[in-house]
Amino acid sequence: MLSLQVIRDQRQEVIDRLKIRQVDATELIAKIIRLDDVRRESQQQMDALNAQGNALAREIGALFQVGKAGEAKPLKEQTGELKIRSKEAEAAMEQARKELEELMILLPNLPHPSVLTGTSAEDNEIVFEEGELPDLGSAALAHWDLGKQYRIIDFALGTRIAGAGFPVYQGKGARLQRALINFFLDQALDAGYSEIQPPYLVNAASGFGTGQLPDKDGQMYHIPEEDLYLIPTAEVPVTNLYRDVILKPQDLPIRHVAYSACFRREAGSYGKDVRGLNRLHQFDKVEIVQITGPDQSYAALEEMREYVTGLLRKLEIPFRIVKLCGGDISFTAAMTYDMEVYSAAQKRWLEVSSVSNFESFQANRMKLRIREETGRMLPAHTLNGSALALPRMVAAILENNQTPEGIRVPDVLIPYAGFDLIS
RNA sequence: GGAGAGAUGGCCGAGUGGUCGAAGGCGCACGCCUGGAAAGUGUGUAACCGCCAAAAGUGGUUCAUGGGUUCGAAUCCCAUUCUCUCCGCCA
Repeated sequence: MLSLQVIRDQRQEVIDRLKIRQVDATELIAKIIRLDDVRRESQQQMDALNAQGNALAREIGALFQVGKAGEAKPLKEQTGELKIRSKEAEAAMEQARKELEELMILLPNLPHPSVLTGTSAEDNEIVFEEGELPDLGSAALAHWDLGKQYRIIDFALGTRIAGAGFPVYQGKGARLQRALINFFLDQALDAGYSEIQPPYLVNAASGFGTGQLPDKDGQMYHIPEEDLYLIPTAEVPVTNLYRDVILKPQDLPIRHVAYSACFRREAGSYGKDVRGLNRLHQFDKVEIVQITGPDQSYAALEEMREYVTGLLRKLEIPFRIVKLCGGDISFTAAMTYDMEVYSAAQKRWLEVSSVSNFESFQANRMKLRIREETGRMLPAHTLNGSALALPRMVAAILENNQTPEGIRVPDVLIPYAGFDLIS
């Protein structure tokens, strides 16, 4: 969430920046400031009453010490009244604080000034494109057909065991998955990321910290008995490693990589978007996460974008980079690049990575801060990106690399897979 | 799952009703000492929310969390969460 201080001090700037998202927050912000005023007023009342009460308690204590308990009686009577009024002020303060909190979490992150105003994916900006789009001719099979033909992905079997959206990878399909995971992890290690194996279930506080809760409540699987959520991405547990943490400048930047399975309910998805591997309830992903100081986060974002670009090049799949417009950027992000690969049989671009800078939006929710040498507290900035999500990458590899002899494994994966052809 | 013990500052640990945001130690910061370092030594060292233009200062809150008793709670009572030990079960 945004900090109250920023909202108060740079009110017009905040309103203007939210217009990039086509959000008019004028009224909401006015309400927020009004509630904050109420909260402060109530607190001042409560503080003054408590101060009086504390002073009286000290006097009474002093009287008891010198054995003049009798003289304490009239003082005691005064404290009752103070206590009641203090409770009232506290209740008013809590009420205002609660309402304030409810409004604060309605405000999305401020888009970076360079983000284009827009309403939907139509307005996104293609900032980079590389690779020849293969023309496979009409005989080309989509990955779901290839998966069946070579017996490497069985969707029907997954449906029987769990349901739609839970494919079973078999034989070389399973080994290709493992090869990709290990390749991605090794690449990240080489680039200076340290590896984390996170829990796959998280509590509500973690879900709130990274912004999945309460806004995207319905997108996560929830286990009511324990009140835990299955992670939709390793971003959630890995970023929350630093919830309620105060970092020192020398700790920065923090760079982590984590493989995890990811679980998403994907309620409301349908049609060609969910065909085959395009959208699943469970999938594998390697995620990179960075925590930086406020002045370094955009340099880190570009570095992460470059890093993911390098992965796509090594896998030899045509790709493009899309900078999301204000209308398409997520609630929590200030700037996002989507990385899309071209899946030649489906003839469509598939998003395999989303690299975002959240600035201090998540950090404010998580109470993640940096204490400078001078003692001053700064908000930390958090970033993350897929590096990469497997299923659509697998779809593109299968489709683009199909030959009459079989599916050619990209060179960089051969040492990991242990074979060079799926036939 | 059953029985018991516990939760205090960055860490260890004292504290069973007032003068306690909290002894002592470690760590850390700055100084002294030193040719330099170690040792020694001195001082300082929580967060959050207010007031103040800001600094200084100052009010309030916080000893797992939430409630209660009391003029006054780290300390007493209740609930919850978590940790540890033993037993059971188990990859």
